[in-house]
Amino acid sequence: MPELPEVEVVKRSLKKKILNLIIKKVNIKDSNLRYKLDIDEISKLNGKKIKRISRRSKFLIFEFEKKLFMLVHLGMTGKFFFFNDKQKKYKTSFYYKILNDEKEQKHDRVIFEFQNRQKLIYNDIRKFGFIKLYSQDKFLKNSHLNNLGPEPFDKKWSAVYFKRYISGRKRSIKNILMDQKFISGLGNIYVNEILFLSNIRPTRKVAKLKNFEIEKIIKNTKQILKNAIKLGGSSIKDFSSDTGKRGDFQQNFNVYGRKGESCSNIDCKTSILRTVISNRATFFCKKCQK
DNA sequence: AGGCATGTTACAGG
DNA sequence: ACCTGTAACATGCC
Repeated sequence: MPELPEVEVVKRSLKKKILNLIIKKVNIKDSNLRYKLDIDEISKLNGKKIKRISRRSKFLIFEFEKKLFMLVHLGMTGKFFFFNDKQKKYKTSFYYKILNDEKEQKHDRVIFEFQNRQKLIYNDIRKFGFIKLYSQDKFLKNSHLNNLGPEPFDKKWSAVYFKRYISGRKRSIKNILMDQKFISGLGNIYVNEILFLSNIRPTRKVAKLKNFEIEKIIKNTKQILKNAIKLGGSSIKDFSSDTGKRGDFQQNFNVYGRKGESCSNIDCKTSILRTVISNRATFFCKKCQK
């Protein structure tokens, strides 16, 4: 589910709700996330205040007092629920699937209780997500963040960087845009969308890209992500108490999931094709994407 | 019943 | 050592 824009919106929501709150205790309902959670390790959070919340690529970084860091990745289905002091539940407005409360609760994995009786729950159906704790020196050396390519909004994400990186490589443009070492934060959905807007077929080899196409990809990357954050930001702003519907900022895709539907470009009625690249569903218009 | 799912990474082979 | 592609992880839905 979550690519960079969704994680950014979750980060903003979390900041509004839990910054400066102090952990009372952490209740692990299921320690078998992507990496095994250690109860002694995580109880180091007890009594500590959350000083900062930030994002790098699709990772969330919580900084606690005493230079304790918590790194969270949502995997495919990770999400947070916030409960206020009257135990009213707030959700972020995008979900993998809408479940009833009972089914949903089954996937609550970790419960962070705060001293003011508020709560934060980490819920994850497929358990591809993880929560890891680090001291400051270990955090600075951790392999998750140290091997990431530039953020899409960073100046480093430029045509010069792009051309240098692809030189001598034989991969397809879709494959390389999915590679977090090349550009961090993109996932399958947004890569499909970026290539559609750039009129480039996902199978195209990077060596065959023209300069203007490289520029177009960079520009569209920034624009699509920015727009997605804006839509997410305006539809959530906060954790919403909305119980049912999916976040609408993940609804309006041009190609993703639209196999067999007609191309959304004006005057093009061509049927969207689906294929597989790098083990991932790939959608494109064979007329508009060359 | 079998295939599919928005992510990451360990591993194999070149 | 580098480069690339594949499959596995856990769970639920269609």
